[in-house]
Amino acid sequence: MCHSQDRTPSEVGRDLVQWFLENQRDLPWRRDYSPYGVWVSEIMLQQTQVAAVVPYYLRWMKRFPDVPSLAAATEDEVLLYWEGLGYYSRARNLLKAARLVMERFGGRVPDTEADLRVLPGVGPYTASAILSLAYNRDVPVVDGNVERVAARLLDLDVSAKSPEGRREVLRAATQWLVPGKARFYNQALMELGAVICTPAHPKCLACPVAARCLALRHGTVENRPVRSPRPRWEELRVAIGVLRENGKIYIQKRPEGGLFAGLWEFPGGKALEAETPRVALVREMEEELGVRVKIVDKIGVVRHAYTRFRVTLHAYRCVPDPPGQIVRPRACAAWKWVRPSELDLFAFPAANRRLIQALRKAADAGS
DNA sequence: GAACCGTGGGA
DNA sequence: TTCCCAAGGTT
Repeated sequence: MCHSQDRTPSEVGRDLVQWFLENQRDLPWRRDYSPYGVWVSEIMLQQTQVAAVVPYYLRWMKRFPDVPSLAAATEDEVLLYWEGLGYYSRARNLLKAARLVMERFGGRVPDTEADLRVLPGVGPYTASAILSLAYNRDVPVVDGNVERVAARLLDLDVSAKSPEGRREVLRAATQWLVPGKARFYNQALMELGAVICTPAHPKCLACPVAARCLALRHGTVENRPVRSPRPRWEELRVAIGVLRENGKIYIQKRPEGGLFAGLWEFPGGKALEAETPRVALVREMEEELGVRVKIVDKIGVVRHAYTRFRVTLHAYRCVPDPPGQIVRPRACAAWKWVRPSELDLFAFPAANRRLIQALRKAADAGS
């Protein structure tokens, strides 16, 4: 049942290509399919929806229009342009890869699987996407959309992530591929998944290949692809401090590797069980900075959801007490005292950025 | 193989 | 509010 008996594979591909050419969304990276533009868009689109990417892509291409301009940039500026998109290692890897392309490939984005895979941040999907979308090579791509579309067309009764499921999806995507049209075929499969064959409430009435969809025929569309149970989130309380002295605010840079690597943040940390956020903040400032602080007032509470955590961020204004203490930060890549207006020059995690907005709003209202 | 790495939008 | 998860890669 999970092995398709469909012996008219190219018809699926041709129908998809025709549907795509008539119905595709007008997206900036579909303008000229330049290898660099395709590359940047594919990195931005990893685990990220089209609507979120478009404004970032336009701003990025204006500032870093080609490989040399990106390679010459600093990591801090690159992260600033990525701020808010998430998964920040993508930006750091893109910069490293651009420099590698300059050194090893003379500034030209590679056009072979092996060379592409040398670039940090380019895995199996992205390499195939660049080969097919930019160079129109006859290679299939398998992303979340393709997995879902294929799982439904085939009525796949095992997880698309399982070894068997992967094989079936890749086999189908390869079989349906229209030779010479990989650029449009691959995008058609993904576009269909994004617009028609959506995870919930798929629009089967508008689907160009509904007639060949085994899941639709069997009434199993809502159960395809088969999902594996997802792990639970962890609830976290975090205290965060905007430490101010002589009109400047203390910020620190996150170390290489791990969460928010290379981004700047306000100091603070997790509140222990049965510890109030205020007590936690005073403790963390002592531990992290070696500074005794006095809390002036509470700025507010920010709720934020990460993939594995739900965080309630308690933010406080505070000052060194007594004044004039020497700051000795531990476990951060760098630190700085900056004027409030300079906060826009550094990349912060989204929750920190929201805190900065709240700070500005309060300052405007106060004066 | 499994854990880790963000965010915002929609239902 | 709460839950889902989207054009994946790295370790």
